[in-house]
Amino acid sequence: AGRMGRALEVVRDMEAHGCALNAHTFGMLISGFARCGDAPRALGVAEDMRRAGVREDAAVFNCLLHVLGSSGRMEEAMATLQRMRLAGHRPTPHTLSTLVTGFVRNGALEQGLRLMEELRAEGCPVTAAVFNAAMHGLVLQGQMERAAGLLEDMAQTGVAPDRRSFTTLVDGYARSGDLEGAFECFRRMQAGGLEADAAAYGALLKACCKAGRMQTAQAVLEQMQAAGVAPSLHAMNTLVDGWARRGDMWEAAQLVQRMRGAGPAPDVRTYTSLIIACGRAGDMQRAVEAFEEMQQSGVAPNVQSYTALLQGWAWASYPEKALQAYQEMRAHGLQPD
RNA sequence: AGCAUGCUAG
Repeated sequence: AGRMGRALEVVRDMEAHGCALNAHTFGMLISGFARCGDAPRALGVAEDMRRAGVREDAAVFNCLLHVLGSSGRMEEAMATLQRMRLAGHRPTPHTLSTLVTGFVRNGALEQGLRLMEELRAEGCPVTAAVFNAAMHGLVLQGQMERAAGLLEDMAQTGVAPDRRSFTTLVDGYARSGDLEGAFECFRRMQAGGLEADAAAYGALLKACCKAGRMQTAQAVLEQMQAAGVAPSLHAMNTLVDGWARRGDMWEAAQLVQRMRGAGPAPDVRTYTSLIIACGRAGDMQRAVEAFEEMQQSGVAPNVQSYTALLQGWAWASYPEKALQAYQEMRAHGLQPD
């Protein structure tokens, strides 16, 4: 994020020394801004590029599609796809997965799926990533049958599913509370010779937590470590939150202690889940301790953590304490959403 | 490869 300014300096330096900027260079800048969520500047760089008389290549077009899709501008994205074709570039798998994801994020999954079929029919190469984007969209809609159908489709068309394909589906089963389905899918991934990474384990942990099977979740954590996969912050947060939702403040606190000792270091989400756990257990004393521990370890509270504290107090029938938490939040310049 | 797809809190 903070490095984009430096990147721009380097590019200005290049220009000053008479280096011609090419599509490659502009592409790096555009995707850099895109990743910071700075669409206006990403598009600004694209404009500079055109003014400099540099032609967009396929990767630059794909970056533009990403920027447009991330800012809800799918009509412009489709117009850009047309421009891309007119410039003589066939859509690539990056193009397609980017557009499908754009449609998914903008609540137009079916349009994305239609586009995928159209481009497939015209011979656009389709990779696992394209299917993954589509499966993710279906998973978000709870359409597991169709998502699983796409996995079959991959097999039939000779596209090998990758780890993300399976992780996406495991997450889908997790969301639908289907622990059996999640495990079966996870094992299918392993049977296919794909090694689970932290995200794959994370999705499986989510399935356990969602199903309320916390002992199973702990066992999965141990399997993950035995397999040499370092528990990610993501995965640990899933577990802490799983205990929190069960109202088991003690187990949640235990995990957080372990994280403080052996890592990964707890972050604001970890502590927020712990605060919720304490609140649900009716122990506001511990909730406040958790909140203070967070601050003492240099983790800045955000709106979510204050809200968790506030709700705990409200739930415990201490409106004046809730109000105090609210005022403290405002004093820190945070606005409730 | 300068570009795309998966798991976490109120």
